[in-house]
Amino acid sequence: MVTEQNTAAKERLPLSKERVLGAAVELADTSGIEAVTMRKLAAELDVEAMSLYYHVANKEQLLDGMVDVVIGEIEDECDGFAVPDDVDWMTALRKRIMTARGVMLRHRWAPSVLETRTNMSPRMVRYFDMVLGIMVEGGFSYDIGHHAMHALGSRVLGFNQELFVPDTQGQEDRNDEMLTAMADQLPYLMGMMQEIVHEGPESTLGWCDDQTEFEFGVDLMLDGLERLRD
Amino acid sequence: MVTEQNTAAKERLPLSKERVLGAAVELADTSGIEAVTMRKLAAELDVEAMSLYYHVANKEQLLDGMVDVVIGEIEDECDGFAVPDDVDWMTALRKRIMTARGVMLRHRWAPSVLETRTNMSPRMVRYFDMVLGIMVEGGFSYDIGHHAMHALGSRVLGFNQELFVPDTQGQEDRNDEMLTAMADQLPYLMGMMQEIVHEGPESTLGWCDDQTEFEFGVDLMLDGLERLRD
DNA sequence: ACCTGAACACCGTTCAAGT
DNA sequence: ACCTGAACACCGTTCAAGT
Repeated sequence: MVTEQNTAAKERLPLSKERVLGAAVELADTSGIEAVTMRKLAAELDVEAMSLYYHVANKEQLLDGMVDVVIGEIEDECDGFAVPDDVDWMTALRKRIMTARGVMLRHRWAPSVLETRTNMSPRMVRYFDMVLGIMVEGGFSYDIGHHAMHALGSRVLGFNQELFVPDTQGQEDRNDEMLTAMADQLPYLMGMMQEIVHEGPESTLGWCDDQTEFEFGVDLMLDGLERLRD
Repeated sequence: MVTEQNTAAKERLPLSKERVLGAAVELADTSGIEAVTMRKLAAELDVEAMSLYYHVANKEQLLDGMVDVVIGEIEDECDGFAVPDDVDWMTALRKRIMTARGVMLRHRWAPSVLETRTNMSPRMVRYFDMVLGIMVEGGFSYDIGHHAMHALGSRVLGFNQELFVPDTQGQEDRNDEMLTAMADQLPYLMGMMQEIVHEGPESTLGWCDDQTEFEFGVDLMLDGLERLRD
């Protein structure tokens, strides 16, 4: 069973669209999306930047492919995009959403890239078809189902583009400084902080638990939709 | 009353942070955010690119300033960020949200830039303080008010980052092509299109009325929140 | 069929220098 | 105090050329 691939091991297995996309996803995961330039990605693959253009038309298409890889992971974890018929619509949809969220948390760059796409991949369209299917089979009219998908927005894909998530500690500190300086002009935010913060010296935004807030928003929508069913 | 400024008219009134930001907003409005480069912005102001760095530290700070200008417009149209005491919380909040939306529609680049900010301006913090204030004075606990702001997300600022808004007709056509090719794999989307589309030969995504969808989502959240009050 | 070298047009930004 | 010229490091991308 000693195959050519085994002996050749490291020796330049040829590039392919799949390898390019896989390397791009990995690079984004480990070094952030801003590290995904054609040059750096090529270097990661031990190849010249221009070689990539043989496998992807341009950078936009590279990004398209990267999000498709992510959607593929969701499909895998859902065991395909079939509409389940053994549970009520809300549990079914909630489960898909949380599965998608798990995948997005592994690829923190994906939400922002997704939002810049102008066309969806076939795989993604099938995801949306499934979501709509869950609702329609659950008793919703096409009309409400349609509104519902717009209302859920990015939440059906497991993320909620939070405004102002400070990624650096420096930013958080500067925000804290500003808040205390403006304290008298911010009566309600100050009141909220005093009432809610109690578990020690966490930073201003530290007490927002992502998962809790996400689920609160999803449930608010799902409960609201339930009341519009039939 | 013929002042020096009048006579000098066009003649190189000196740059200032305000002029730089104003020109940047105008450039983004008319030519899109991708046209806002330091070089092109400078050209618009009849100046060299490097002169801009005397008034803004770098491009990030320029973008910060641009969104602050937009928030300033919201503040103007709201007649300040005071918490009204003459109407119920829902009408008050809904009114602010729709005002913000009107401003965002004039500056279509603003949502995407807003989402990339890592720190908020004082003016923006005051906007959020007002939103929270409306809810707290309306009978919400700080805890629910806090969840509510996360749940509303970008909607409090009048926009809803729609996934996949195709901006070019070419993209829409390509999407249509793909949809018809995949028709058998998309039973629910096809069913929806047949039931909903009836007003002529509009494109696949043409029947989504932005304003209707936005209001549906806002009302779904506000109604849901009302049931959590007290 | 697959990869590359050299080059182009365009970024943001620094720094020393001009008035 | 305000503006600039020249330069640097970095992009995405084209095109003709190599194997």
